[in-house]
Amino acid sequence: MRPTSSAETFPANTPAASQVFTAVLSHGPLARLEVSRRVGLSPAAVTKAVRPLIEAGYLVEGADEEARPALGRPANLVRVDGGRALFIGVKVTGDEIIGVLTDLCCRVRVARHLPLPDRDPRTVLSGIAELVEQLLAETDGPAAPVLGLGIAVSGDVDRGEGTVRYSPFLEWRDVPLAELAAMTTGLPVTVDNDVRALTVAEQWFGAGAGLTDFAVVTVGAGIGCGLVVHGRVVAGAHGVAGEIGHVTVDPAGPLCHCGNRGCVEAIAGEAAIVRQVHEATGVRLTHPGEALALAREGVAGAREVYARAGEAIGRGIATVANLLGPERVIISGEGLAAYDLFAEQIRDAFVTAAFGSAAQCDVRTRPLPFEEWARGAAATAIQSFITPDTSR
Amino acid sequence: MRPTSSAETFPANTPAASQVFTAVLSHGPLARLEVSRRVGLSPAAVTKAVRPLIEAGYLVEGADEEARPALGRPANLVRVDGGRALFIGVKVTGDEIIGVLTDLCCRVRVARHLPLPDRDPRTVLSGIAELVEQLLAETDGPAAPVLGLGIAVSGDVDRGEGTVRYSPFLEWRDVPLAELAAMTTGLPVTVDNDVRALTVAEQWFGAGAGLTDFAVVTVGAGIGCGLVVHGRVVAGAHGVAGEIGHVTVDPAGPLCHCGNRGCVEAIAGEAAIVRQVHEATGVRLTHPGEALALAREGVAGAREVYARAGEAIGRGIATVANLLGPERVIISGEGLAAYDLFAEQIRDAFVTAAFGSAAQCDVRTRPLPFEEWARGAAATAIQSFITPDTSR
DNA sequence: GGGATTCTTTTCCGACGTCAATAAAAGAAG
DNA sequence: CTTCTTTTATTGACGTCGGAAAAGAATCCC
Repeated sequence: MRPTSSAETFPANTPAASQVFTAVLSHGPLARLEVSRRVGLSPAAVTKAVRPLIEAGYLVEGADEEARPALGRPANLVRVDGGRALFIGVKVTGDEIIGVLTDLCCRVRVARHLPLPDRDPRTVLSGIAELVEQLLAETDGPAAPVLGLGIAVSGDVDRGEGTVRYSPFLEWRDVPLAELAAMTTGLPVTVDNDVRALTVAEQWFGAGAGLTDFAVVTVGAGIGCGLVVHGRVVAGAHGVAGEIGHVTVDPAGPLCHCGNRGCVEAIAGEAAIVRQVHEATGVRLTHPGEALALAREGVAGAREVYARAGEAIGRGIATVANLLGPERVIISGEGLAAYDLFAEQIRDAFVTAAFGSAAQCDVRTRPLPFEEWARGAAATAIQSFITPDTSR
Repeated sequence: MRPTSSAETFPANTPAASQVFTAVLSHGPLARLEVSRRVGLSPAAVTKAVRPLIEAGYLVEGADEEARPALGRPANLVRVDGGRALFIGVKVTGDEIIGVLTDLCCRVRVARHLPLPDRDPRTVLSGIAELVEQLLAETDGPAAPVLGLGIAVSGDVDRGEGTVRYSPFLEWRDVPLAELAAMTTGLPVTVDNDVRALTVAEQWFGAGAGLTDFAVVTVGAGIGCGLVVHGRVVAGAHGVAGEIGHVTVDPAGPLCHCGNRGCVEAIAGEAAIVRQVHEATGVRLTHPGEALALAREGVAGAREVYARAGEAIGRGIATVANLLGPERVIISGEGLAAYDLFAEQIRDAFVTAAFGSAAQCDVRTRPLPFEEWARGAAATAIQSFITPDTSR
């Protein structure tokens, strides 16, 4: 399967180079002096760090439009040449694999689906290989090589080892996915938890850029949460972290599949909403979209279900804010399709349950295209390429 | 007030020196090679970092008892000379100031109380000055100078600035406490939130030594929580963090002073327990200890109050574990006096509400002598002395 | 064409940490 | 008793990285 030869690596593996590059990556075209201010290096150090990056083609000088300052020598802006390198991100779900081809700036170029007949690791692996093959065919040529493959899987994933320790959804245990995928594709592979991958994408390329403490809350089939504290994504000592979906918001609430009562997910998860709408309206629902349709039509029982879901999510976010005091919480996920139905309740519940100035936390939403999860996987690959270690 | 002259500083302000010293401080006598393994430096670097520290007297060679390995050259253990320097820690509560004199290893030598007639910053400041004066009098002489003063205050404290931004308990706003105390005492002053200070003490000298991710939960008048993530104490973007006391565990629960319902603190805080025991038994209680006494006597209503309190605390801890996945949770605080009355409930509620392997988190208790809060303050002073910046 | 101002680069230098070699301190083996 | 093995500690050469200061560059304003 395609020799893929070289294994091109990032020049200058010094922390300073990574910092400088990351700053330029996250904050668009920047003057060297501005970079120096941001990362706390001397201007001279920035000049020296930038040079090899320009020589290698990762950075280029000159921006499209330079907003001239009134005084002094105009800045010589530096930006990342997105087209210099490509990455592939893959998200494995229960019934399909989604893959994207992105550039170095994590902009999606091509997105592809592949249905998944079963969840056997071999099946998934060959599916990934096929998807990667398809995406590689979309490449421009050797000028923009594909430098990494990121794979996002739900569950307990050890990114350092590149193994899936336990994924209830896929029914996997201790699958050395990175190693296997590297063998079949010949690419450097990064494997991470799906929510953390999405969080990395937000941290580097999204609404978390420049923040050291924020949270990403995903609303969909499950309710997940990625946390960035002290500038680093929280992984958890035992493979569990960010389980906002299983924060209890009502000990008398509905039973959750985790065995507990009144988890956020048992109230606001997709399955829970469908079940509750059915109970409230008596309508038989065969598809999640139908619950949403009922609420949109104004059926009171359905609307109330969404309202309660919003309240649960708002409380969950308040819990995160009370414990960690993030600067921002970014709500995302497929569930945002129903955002208008519970936006108010999320906000109200958050403000009520947030303690003191935790309520100042900036809670915002971010629409999530279907390929966003795969893009998160690509972001982890880009991160691995630039900074070999997991740390900042 | 006592010139205090010199302002002795830590030699070698390089990160490596701090890391080496901290490792020796937290993990008793260590061989240089062992230090090198722990902090990831080369043996040569450790040798070079240790030398100036020995010359300055902070480290000494040779331990009391060296467990000889069977083979090879025996290690030349290095440990901190606790007596080389002293620190003062002060905790300001509503009605008194507690001060301790500790050595460099944060071992308490002397502890003193001082009643506080009112909460005016001037009164508190002169109280601190008096307490510091008393503790300075216990000093051995110039061989063991007092090198720092740590002050712990509840509320929103900016450690970097050394200001109390807002303390509801003291009714303070924007008091530049570090600056003021430095002027009156002539010592380098560190000001921090009380729970965070306690957490620093655990991180460096207690059950959190060597861990990068853990939590300290304090049970007492309030329910607080200090979090260490990625090896650093979480401060929160808006001055709020670790507010486990205001995590909602029962939306139908009793009203909390924060305006919300069913907070952990509204169920398990001291005032809440007293109120609930009164409601359950009808006995008029004039002192918190009486509630405990009733429960100890086996009065069913009182016991149930404690049981519910334990359940609330256990749920709160589970929430922390679900979100952050700490390696360990350390329960401490005056409320532990009643630990036998709710230990089981804490454990049960934790195990039930913890999601998946989050239940593997090591939850343990740690008795907390009354001067422990002040010791935490001293720990922050020691930390500031060794590492000028707040980071690791 | 001078300042004035701001951004960038150059040059020098010191600090720090690794590498590789060496020394040191034991017990084990013969 | 000598030599080998094993482990720990130290030394000094070397390279790298980042900072300080000064010079250079590019623009606007006067």
